[in-house]
Amino acid sequence: MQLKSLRLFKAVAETGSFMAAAKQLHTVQSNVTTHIKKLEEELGAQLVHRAGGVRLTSAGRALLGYAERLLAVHDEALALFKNAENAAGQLRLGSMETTMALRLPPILAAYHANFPDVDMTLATGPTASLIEKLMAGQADGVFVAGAVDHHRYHSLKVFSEQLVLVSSTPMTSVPSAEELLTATFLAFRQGCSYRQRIELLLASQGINAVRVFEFGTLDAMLGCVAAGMGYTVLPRITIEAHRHRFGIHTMELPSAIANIDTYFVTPEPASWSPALARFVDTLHQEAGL
Amino acid sequence: MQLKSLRLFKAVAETGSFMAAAKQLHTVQSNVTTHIKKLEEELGAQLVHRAGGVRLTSAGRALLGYAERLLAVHDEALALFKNAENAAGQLRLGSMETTMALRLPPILAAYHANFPDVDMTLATGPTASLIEKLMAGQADGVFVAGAVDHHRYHSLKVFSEQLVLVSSTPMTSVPSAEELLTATFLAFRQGCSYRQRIELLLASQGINAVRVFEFGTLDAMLGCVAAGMGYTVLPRITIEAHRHRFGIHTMELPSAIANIDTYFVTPEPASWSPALARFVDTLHQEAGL
DNA sequence: TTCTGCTATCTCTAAATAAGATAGCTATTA
DNA sequence: TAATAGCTATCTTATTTAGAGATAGCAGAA
Repeated sequence: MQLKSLRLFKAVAETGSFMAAAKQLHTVQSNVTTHIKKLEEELGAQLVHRAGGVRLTSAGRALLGYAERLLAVHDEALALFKNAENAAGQLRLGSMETTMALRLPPILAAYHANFPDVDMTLATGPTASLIEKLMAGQADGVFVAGAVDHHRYHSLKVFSEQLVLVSSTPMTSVPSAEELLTATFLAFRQGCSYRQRIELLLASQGINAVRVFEFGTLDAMLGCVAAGMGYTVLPRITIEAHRHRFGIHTMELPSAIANIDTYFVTPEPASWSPALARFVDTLHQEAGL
Repeated sequence: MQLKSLRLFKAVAETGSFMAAAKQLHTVQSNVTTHIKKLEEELGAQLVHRAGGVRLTSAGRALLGYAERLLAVHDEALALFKNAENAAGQLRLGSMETTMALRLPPILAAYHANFPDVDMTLATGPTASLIEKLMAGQADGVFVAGAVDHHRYHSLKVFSEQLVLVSSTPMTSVPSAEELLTATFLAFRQGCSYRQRIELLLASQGINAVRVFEFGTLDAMLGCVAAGMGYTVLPRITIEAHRHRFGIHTMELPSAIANIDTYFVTPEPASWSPALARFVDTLHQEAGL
């Protein structure tokens, strides 16, 4: 059974004529006859009475319902892929905690407002595990620190963060090696790229081992920093947003260590679902790319 | 877009391999490649990642939902026509009042019990208007008096009725012409074949004009006969069923006038919907044909 | 690197499809 | 009853498409 045949059949049912159906679908009458005949053979039942204007038989009326359902679903699927304003289905995103907290809310809100038919899920985690998720096909796109250099993946730079050193007391310069050696550092759990920058900062001072406390959430971490538990390293914009809630102070870091870019990484654009393609559109608009 | 392609695509999604999908659907791998490729071209998106075992892209996952819906509806339609135990959809019947009252209830009940997915509608009316309904395509099958002799219609003899003369007083023979001439006859509205038999009876006695009251329902008519309003002519079995409720008496009529057959008339069997075909099956069983 | 298992591509053959021409059927009208 | 107008069925031909096999190419594993 072919969708083409069902389309012709529906046209016959609606117009009551093989010729009109042929005209409507830009073909010739003999083809309509052939398609209908084939359907009839396949189903083992006569679908139309051919006397004095075509009328559906009871078998034809039984088929018509199914034909209409099939064609409606078919058209819906085509429209989804063809119309650049459509999006539906599922969209599974992943993001670093900090990006999620600070950058994504307006973007997700705008996307949801435009495409309410998309079921979105968002997982947060460190860069390494997000990339893993992406490669395992468990996420459609992830916000991570740094690009993925692989010809099957596509990295779009979306945000540039400047990392700063955060402490509970004011600083006039980056603390000395002696100071850092005895200090405690607070960081996200293993795999977070910001944590790697902490280690880079310490290495630049000749320090290889240091006490690091791991946290799962931004609030917990900042709260502990404010309480004087130790230092941390976070994007300036994140700190600006939370400074009023915590008694914390910042110090700029050398740009080699401070500058870190957030990328939206996906498989090749050719494989994007309409929902994902529209999300990238939204990213361009909302992030001003 | 072809259903065949979607079926292959679904198999690819499930097996994770073009070769396995080909085997599952009894074809060769190169055909799978071709079909998937065609789908991808048609939708303008890559549907599967081809590296290290096939995995769906986000576009592929978006399509899969539609593919499954389409194939499910398709299979449902095929099953309806192929499995002789299935029936669904609509069934529009027509019947004479007397047949409906007396013969159909057990048949309709049995049919509904076996095929609850069929939406049945039953219109009652005189033979002539039922035949009209059937020919206009407004009914799928009708119970009428007498066969329809037309090569596009199919008449199945289902019941044989013996008509009797009904009166409020006992009779020892068919009333004389003088008696009938002054009598009133009660009959269904114009077009009912039983009424034609009344006229035939009177004509056999040389009477051409007679007073006839028209009724729409059996109960009203029998009630009036019992009240001594006049005569009527009805199937013996109908009378037997109602005799206990009314004070009425019957007299046999000459067989040329008395015997009348009820037929189930439909379009050609080849055009029967599954619902109609199953109804005819039920008729055979329940009416003991 | 080499091997293994899979997919893409190419080619040939068979089958299906589209379109046109024509015959045949149905209901209408004179 | 016969002629007519408007359809649909059938037949034919050219073109397209699908199926199957052989082979090349690619990616991941050892």
